[in-house]
Amino acid sequence: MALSSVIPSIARLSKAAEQATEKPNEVDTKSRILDAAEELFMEHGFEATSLRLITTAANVNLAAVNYHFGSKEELFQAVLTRRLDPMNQDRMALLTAYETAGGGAALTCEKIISAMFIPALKLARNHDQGGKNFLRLLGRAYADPAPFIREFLSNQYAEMIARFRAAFGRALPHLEREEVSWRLHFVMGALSYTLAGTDALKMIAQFHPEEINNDELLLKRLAPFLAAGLRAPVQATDGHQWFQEA
Amino acid sequence: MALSSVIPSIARLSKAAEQATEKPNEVDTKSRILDAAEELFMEHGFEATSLRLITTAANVNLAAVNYHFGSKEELFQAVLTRRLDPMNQDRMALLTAYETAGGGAALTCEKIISAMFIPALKLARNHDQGGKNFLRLLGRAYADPAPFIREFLSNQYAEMIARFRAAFGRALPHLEREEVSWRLHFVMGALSYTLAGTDALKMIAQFHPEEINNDELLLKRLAPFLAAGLRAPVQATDGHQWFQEA
DNA sequence: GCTAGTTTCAAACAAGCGTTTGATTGACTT
DNA sequence: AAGTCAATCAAACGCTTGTTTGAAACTAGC
Repeated sequence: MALSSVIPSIARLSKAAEQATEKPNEVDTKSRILDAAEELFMEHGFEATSLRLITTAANVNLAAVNYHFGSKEELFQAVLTRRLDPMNQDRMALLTAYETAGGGAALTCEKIISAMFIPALKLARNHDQGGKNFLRLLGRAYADPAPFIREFLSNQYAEMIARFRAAFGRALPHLEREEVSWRLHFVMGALSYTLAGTDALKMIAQFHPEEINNDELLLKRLAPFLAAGLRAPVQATDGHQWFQEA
Repeated sequence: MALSSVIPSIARLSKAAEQATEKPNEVDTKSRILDAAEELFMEHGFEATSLRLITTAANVNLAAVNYHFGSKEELFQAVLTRRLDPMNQDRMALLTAYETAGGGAALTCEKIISAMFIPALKLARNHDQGGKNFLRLLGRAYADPAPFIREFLSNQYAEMIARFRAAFGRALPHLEREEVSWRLHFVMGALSYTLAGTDALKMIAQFHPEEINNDELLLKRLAPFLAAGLRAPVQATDGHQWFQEA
């Protein structure tokens, strides 16, 4: 399956030029596949979602996936790229905007966190139906050890992570670089777990069944928690201070 | 597949009595299956791991899984239960020990966190080879939306979560119950993401390639972060204070 | 209105899946 | 020594998987 993906059909190559003339009035096959795949991948995961399930839901022929995307793996990457790429672009643009607005002064942790999360929220809200589904799909992909997924995400995130690590480093000058990396890692963990898990949605439904626009509510809980964690005093390097007695 | 699982073979039922007379000198078929399944489920996930792969790695017959466990799903649950049940038991016992040692006084957040994490670390260290693999498997299971996994984990964790939520509530009396639930949720998120992801291992290898016993290092980074987050001041309920401008 | 090229389609492909079967083994009881 | 029963085994079951094929349908350009 991996071999065929690097040898796309001749039709696919010559079709690329034609692709520029889109027809926005009617949703084309490629988009219908992406929409259906996004929802089903989110619901069942990559392995458990069959192409027959996707193509049936999208009302397209089974062969359309391999024709338009080359393989199931490439379809999965296309599903992620479609929304992930603009989101990370937004994140970096927002961070830059904050930095220039501040006139060179170091940003607060809350400000940096908001630059990470606001584009994610915008994504979750704007798109008619795929939004929050996509974030859950993304959270799942984080935890997936499949090599092609990890490599893809690593490439997709590298630039953004580097930018935000530098920003956090400037906001927390008393922390060494390694500590900053760790705390950024924990931030990403709490975020992806919260966005991916079904538990967060259940909790919202439990406490605020009337809330529709619950993403802000979620962020309002999460941001102070993370900002306080980022500003925590560092632990001494050598002593087993508080978890020694088991 | 789900039907056959509730109708185990007659052999399996009558075998239960015989099971008491174990043979610890040689690893039996059931344990070999569990060990191989744990490692392969961790590496490829539930769906992508075939029974043929497991039974080949365990050097047992293909039919042995269905004979001893009933189905692939029941095998997965058995893999989780084998280590998860004792770990959660340990967590609650440790929390009780801390509480009685403190003589009724409210515990600190660090103390409660340590009661959650020390059993996890013990699990990662003690078992010869399966330890850290299992924690990664567990982290994956957290993010899996498969109903049988979510239901299983929910039941497995319900008692422990309730105990720790109560403990955190006592440690943070100024927080309302809902806020405590959220922050416990974030704590679990950062933990499971850190334990499950390959990134944490990569970071340890990058900064401390000589470290073998790297679990303490990880906890020493994570615990101050989480404790500070738990103690963070609450956000005002109504105002969009810091993330309004996008 | 024919032709060239893109897209769709039904059908089939080989391979792998979880599970079941029925025979065989081997250790124990009576 | 015969009988019992848990355990193992090779083989097959029916089914689904991702992918490929070649013809049909469609959409332009000349």
